[in-house]
Amino acid sequence: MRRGSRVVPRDLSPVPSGRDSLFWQEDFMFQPVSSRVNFPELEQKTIGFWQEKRVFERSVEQRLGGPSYVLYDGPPTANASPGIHHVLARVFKDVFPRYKAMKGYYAPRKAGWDTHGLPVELEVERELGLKSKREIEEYGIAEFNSRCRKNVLRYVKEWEKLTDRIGFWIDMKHPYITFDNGYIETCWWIIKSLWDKGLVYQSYRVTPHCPRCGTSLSSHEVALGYDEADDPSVYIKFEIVPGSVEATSLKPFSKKFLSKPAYLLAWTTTPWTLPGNTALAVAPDAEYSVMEGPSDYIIMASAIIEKVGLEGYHEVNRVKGKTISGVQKGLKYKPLFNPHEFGVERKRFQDDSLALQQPDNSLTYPVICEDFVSMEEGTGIVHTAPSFGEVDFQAGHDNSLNFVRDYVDLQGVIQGNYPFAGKFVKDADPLIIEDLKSRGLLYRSERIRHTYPFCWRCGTPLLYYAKPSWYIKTTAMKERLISGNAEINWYPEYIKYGRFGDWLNNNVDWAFSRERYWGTPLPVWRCESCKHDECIGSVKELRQKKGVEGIGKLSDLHRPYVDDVTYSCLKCGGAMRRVPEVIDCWFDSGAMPFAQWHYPFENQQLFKASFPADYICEAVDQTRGWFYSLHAISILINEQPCFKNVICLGHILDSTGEKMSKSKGNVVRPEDVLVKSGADALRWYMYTASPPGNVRRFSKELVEEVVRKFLLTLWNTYSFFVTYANIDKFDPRIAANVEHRPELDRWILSELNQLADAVTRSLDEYDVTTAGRKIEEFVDNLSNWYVRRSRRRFWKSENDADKQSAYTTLYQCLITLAKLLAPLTPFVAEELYQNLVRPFDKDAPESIHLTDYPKADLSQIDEKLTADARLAMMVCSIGRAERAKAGIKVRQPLKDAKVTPRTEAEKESLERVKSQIMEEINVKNIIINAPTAVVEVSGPQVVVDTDVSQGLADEGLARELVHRLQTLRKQAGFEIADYIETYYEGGPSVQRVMKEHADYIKQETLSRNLVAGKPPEGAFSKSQVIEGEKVVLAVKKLK
RNA sequence: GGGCGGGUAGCUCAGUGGUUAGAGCACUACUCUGAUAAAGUAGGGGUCGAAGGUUCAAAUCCUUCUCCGCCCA
Repeated sequence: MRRGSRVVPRDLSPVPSGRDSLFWQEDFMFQPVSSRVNFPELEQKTIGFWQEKRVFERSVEQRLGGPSYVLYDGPPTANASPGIHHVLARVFKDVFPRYKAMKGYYAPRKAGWDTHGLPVELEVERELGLKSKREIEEYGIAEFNSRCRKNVLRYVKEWEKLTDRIGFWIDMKHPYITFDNGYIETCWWIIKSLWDKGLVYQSYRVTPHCPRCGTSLSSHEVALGYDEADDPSVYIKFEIVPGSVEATSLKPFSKKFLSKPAYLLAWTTTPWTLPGNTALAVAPDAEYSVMEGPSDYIIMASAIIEKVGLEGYHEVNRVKGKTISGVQKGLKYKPLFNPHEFGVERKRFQDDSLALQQPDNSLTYPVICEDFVSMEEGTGIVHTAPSFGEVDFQAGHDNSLNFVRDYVDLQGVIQGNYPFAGKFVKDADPLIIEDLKSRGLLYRSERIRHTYPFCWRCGTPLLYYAKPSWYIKTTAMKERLISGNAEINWYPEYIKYGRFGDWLNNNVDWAFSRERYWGTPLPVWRCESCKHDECIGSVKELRQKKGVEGIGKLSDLHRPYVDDVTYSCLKCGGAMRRVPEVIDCWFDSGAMPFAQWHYPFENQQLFKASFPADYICEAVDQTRGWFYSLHAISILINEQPCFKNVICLGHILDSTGEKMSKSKGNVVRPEDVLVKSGADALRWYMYTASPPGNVRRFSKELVEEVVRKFLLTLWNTYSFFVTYANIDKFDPRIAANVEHRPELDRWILSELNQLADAVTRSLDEYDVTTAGRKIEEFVDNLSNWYVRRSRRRFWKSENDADKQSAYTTLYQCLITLAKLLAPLTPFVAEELYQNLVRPFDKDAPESIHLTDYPKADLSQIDEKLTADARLAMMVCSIGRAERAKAGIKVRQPLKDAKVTPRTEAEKESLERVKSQIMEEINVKNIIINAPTAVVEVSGPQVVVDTDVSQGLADEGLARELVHRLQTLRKQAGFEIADYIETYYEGGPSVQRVMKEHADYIKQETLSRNLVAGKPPEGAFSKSQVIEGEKVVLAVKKLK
């Protein structure tokens, strides 16, 4: 041994009584721990333990009375197996409540299921082979919905299994389910509350509509059907009413426009929408040119005149868009088709509805100013038809425009008495172009190839079409929506004023009705005679209505049963019948803070105690989904945000950066990862691989790396500790005094407390990635410096204070580490705790998850120790490199190394860590030179004495022989503490060293004797070559 | 088409104006090791997505473009 102290042979026979009072003397052991471990198997056992002992429930219950910590579970839909992205969300939902629970918070977590909505209906349609709403109604809504109900929970068992398997603790036994009557009733209550505040109204909404299937499509369905289309591309002239220029910057032209007509030039690819045109939009800050031609003036955006051509025209003026626009003071133009001439109704936006207008033969339409006007294509003047475009509709709403829709019916056929009436819209296009041409209003007509949405079911081009829809007037609370957002912590932060903030700033009223079947029925009843509307806020209210019928047997609030409930109109006595719509399923999930408790009908206290949530977490695509619906409903009902902190997760891609999809076959099944690597590894990967908001590439190999790099390193440190603690009968109840511990121990304890501090801070800031990475670093230091440097302290035979200190220190590190890890890797943390803590302390909580989270002891943190250790590692690293350069292996002891520190502080530091360096780089002495300021930047200069004397060479050989013998012992399968007899045959140097260094070799290899000559029968023997010399070594176990 | 995010070694990621751009994995060679499936040393591997600009100095700040993802159209 090279530390000066000679070690007496270990005596590992039964512990003599009174041997050392510091060590446990009763018949006690830790459960032996193999360095080989099967994490998945271990985890399965732990799950059983938690269930049997109700650990989750107790971890919640035991904190009753503490400050509360609330998670809202964004409900998944259980109509398919959970994927790896669900695991991501679920482990992030898990980690912070676990942490807070250990910090003393009362943190009940209620799971939820999202059950309504179009995807569920589509799945059932597919199964039944139904192709349209008409076919669903023929099939029967009752049966259809009953299938939806069954379908949507088909995979619940699988979800529950996975949830247990990954250690996601949430109450799945009492989940909220959005199709429950109670849940629906709360939705009704919310809608009624909004109704009473005047925040619910019926208007129109532009939706993609399939004229063949006769149904609206969701954005998801629309996305399925984009394709190349060949369409008209026409430039149309709209004639300016000369009198309207007076109030604009074109006033100087008022006379000229009388002599020669002036036109606004606009562009469209859907000529059939032109009869629905009621405005032209310009960009406020763009410049528009007045171009004079031989027989007329044309106005369009200056920037794109060249693109359009306009041969024969020259510019006579240039004005800003905002100086010619505005409903009151802007330019006006004549309609291409005055609806009254063609027997079509004209309506107009008034407040939030559309009011029928009287015929007007001198109708004019305005030029308006809109931000959406692009200079990329067209003319910079945008044809606006509020009935056939979403932004057009919004513009119509904002500017109180006219609304002309009914010349196209839901089958896409032109009505009225237009020359092109009776045609399907797409077939009408050429006729409309011809008509305009004949009237001199067509500037140019071309064709264009572009992407256009088609029905994914039947391939028919979709029409954007304004249909009646119910709205929630979120814009009435827009300011509070925005200010409420300011109170929320977003992770990552950029979502707050980016995607989410922008969405709120551009808030439009929420069109929340759907003309579908499987959803929460809109609780509005309308009088068949006088059209009086009423909103119903509870089942009881409905029951108490005068003349109510059809409610007696109402055990299901869904369609079609609820549609049968009628009552008498308060106003006229007519029949009140429910309107046909159901509501957007985003409303359902957004209502969960209230509806999960059937508030306000029940659980008023529970609701109050759990509002608002401290934390929610979903993927980034929920920004305009659940995050918004939660926020909107909460602000509208309670005027305050319902979540304080939110993590927005990035999406998971496959290992090549492709989106995972079933059709590509690149989906990684969670089960496969869990079986191979286990839940802790998967969780660890999710937490530490990249920040949660990032897109991440995923492969099971990356999780396997986690096992190797992190979990096994941790496990082996644990296994090392248990192995030697058992040999020494270490009793953790006797704590060593920290101040008197060696520098190395104080160093790792300093690191440990720094770690506890850093981890706590990070988790408080919802940064589990940094927390995990810090733990990883610590485990690396613990294993590859602390334990490596302390091995001999555990191995030596005397049970002195130094050994005691080493055990106590490592023990302390392990149990603190386990607790720090508990919220992240709950399984392995539990395993460490059960073996290291429970057997010694009958009063210790039954599970690590019932303990308190470690608090850092800042007094144990000493930056100087950190610096010392860093320096020691650096010097060793340089020293090893120097040895390698000289071609002398580390096993060969050398006389000394000369180290030149860079500063006085480094010199002092070196004095303290000298012995560690000597051992590590195997030199007999460290000579510390005076500090030299310059030298290398990478570290102190280290020069090793490469002169190997005969004595040193012999020592090196002795060490080589020990190494070979140890390897033999291991290969022979002996226990660490087994005593052996050693046999050897070899040349003169081996003979000499075996004699001269006999004591050392015997101690290290637990050999009773070193015997020259042939090994006896039964000895484990191997022939070796050492430094070119043939040597036979053999070991034999002694009884 | 618009908004947001990302693009750094073969892979996964650090690095927000300052030495020669890093770590881990993977690869090659050597070494250490009776806790380790580990560890160490050395090596190969980078036009930091591209171009332009600001600056004494740019992966980092600005502009434009490009590719990927998400949301919206």
